[in-house]
Amino acid sequence: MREIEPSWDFYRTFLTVLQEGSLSAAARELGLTQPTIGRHIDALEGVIGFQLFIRSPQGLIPTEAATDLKPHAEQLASNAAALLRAATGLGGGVRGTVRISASEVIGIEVLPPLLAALNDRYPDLVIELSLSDAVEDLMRREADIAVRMVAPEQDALITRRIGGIPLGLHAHRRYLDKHGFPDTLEDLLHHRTIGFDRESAFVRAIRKRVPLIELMRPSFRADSNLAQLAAIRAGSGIGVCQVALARRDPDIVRLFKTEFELPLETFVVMHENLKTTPRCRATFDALVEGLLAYIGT
Amino acid sequence: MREIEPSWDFYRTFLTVLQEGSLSAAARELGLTQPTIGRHIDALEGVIGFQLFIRSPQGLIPTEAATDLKPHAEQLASNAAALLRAATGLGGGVRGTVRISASEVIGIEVLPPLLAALNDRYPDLVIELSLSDAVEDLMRREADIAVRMVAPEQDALITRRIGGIPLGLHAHRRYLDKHGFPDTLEDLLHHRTIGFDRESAFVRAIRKRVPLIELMRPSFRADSNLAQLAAIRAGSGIGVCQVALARRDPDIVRLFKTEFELPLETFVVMHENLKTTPRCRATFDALVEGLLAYIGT
DNA sequence: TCTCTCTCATTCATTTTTGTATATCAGATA
DNA sequence: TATCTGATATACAAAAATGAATGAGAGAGA
Repeated sequence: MREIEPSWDFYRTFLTVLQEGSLSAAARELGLTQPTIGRHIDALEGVIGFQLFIRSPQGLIPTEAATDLKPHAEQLASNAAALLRAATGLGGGVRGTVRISASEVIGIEVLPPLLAALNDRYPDLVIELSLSDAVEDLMRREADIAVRMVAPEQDALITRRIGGIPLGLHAHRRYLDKHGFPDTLEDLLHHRTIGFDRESAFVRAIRKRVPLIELMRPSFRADSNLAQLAAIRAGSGIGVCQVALARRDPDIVRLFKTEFELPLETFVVMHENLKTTPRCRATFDALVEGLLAYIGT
Repeated sequence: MREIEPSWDFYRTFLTVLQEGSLSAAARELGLTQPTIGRHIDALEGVIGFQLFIRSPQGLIPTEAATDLKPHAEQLASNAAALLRAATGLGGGVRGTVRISASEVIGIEVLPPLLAALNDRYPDLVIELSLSDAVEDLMRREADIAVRMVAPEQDALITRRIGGIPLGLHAHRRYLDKHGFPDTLEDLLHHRTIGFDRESAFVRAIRKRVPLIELMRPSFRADSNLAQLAAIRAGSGIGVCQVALARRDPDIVRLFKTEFELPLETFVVMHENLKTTPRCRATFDALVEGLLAYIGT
């Protein structure tokens, strides 16, 4: 007895409906029509024997079954996208699409010039940049190359250690003019500081290094390092950011240069299977080279 | 501009052709016909702009492009299978299919009674057992649950340490009657021994523990632990196997009980997403319980 | 050499899938 | 209340994919 396997296209339709919330919206997204999408869902429900959505005049409400299957469908979509990227880059030469995952700060402040230079050099190279502080999983093919702040553990990944990007305490001159210069680290307790919203591995690392941080009550909180950087630039208070970025603005002052410096270990990581792919290889090398130069400054 | 994405079914067809080696064979496998399969491949080649196969009267010979894309397609198939497994097990209760990955020895000698009992208890549970000494990747959804001899490193996996399965040196009485009893470990150098064909992490671990092994020239080599066990049972010589398995046969004698004992660390591992799925939960618990009992004997 | 069997390619009828048009329902807004 | 906009469901026609049949080439074996 052979089970009849549903068309893989049904999975794509299913995921799109889940993402868009209605048959009509999914139809627009996929370039199909609403009746077709409806039939796909009907067929899929028929095969798996469960209702996936509750139809309503407002759209389709996913059942528990649908939410259970969602992560699988998402991974399927990631893989399909990765396959297509691999396909477009076939045939020698640096061409096709490469998808890079990086943190927001790195992606916004550091990578753009590097990637622009890369694009100048290889006009047929298309770069997708996925910014998130959540660690995107290279194993799941959500990206081809990642810039990471933690050493990856999987063996199937090839990793190049860049080194520590130095972080320092900074404030805008405008803030310091108004609130004074902290003379000692303890003075920070009476200053406006910029901190994290939630606990994270990165925050714990800072805490461990500088226990004083524990006592500080930040007057501005944001999980986004980018928002923190913006807050420093706007003169909201004293915060932690990359030394090299702060130096770009002559009005930003580094505080406690000797007492506080935290190196942020950085790695460029790529899936092993991609190392022979010209576009990935070129991008990987450019990122390594560019980030090394950035650290050197 | 929106790229036209090929049907995901084309990927399935592509992979099947790659696996089967011909359009006709793939058609039989998929329950379609040869012209259909041919059209799928034509369409896929059209979209990606590369020839995937060289047609010949003997079948289709994959081009480099095709072999480059193969791992992606395989992963896609794994994911689709995982989604389908998840779908069949929906709706509460222990039902549906669960896929277990284990080493050959564990899968053949240890798990069957456990799984039989599990199946007795849950008649609607279907178990797939994938035996390989290569570590199947749970992240790639090639299996739902794995019995492993190395601690996994990914955070997304939930792991239960079972403990060390004791390994010992054994020989069949028939062999010992013929070749005599080794009095010291050094005597092993003059005995027929059973060893590994290739180097592996496991072999290196043994070497480190018992450097003498280094000097031994096995007269029977096999990578398969199962084959080694069979060789011991057949009286081919002295080899390493699980103490508990050897004890089952009263004619197998354990040698150097005090001088040689190697605990084989064992873990049961499952993807975190599956922990709330009844069928996976029940299977996981049964494996943990059963293996703990096995170790206890 | 002939035949048998495997393969892929092509043609045409059939089946299936899809799209168009329309009906219906629910909510927001004038 | 009337209307407009979003949604799903359904009927029927159009388009597309599929299957059946056939042709042709390449080996294997008698």
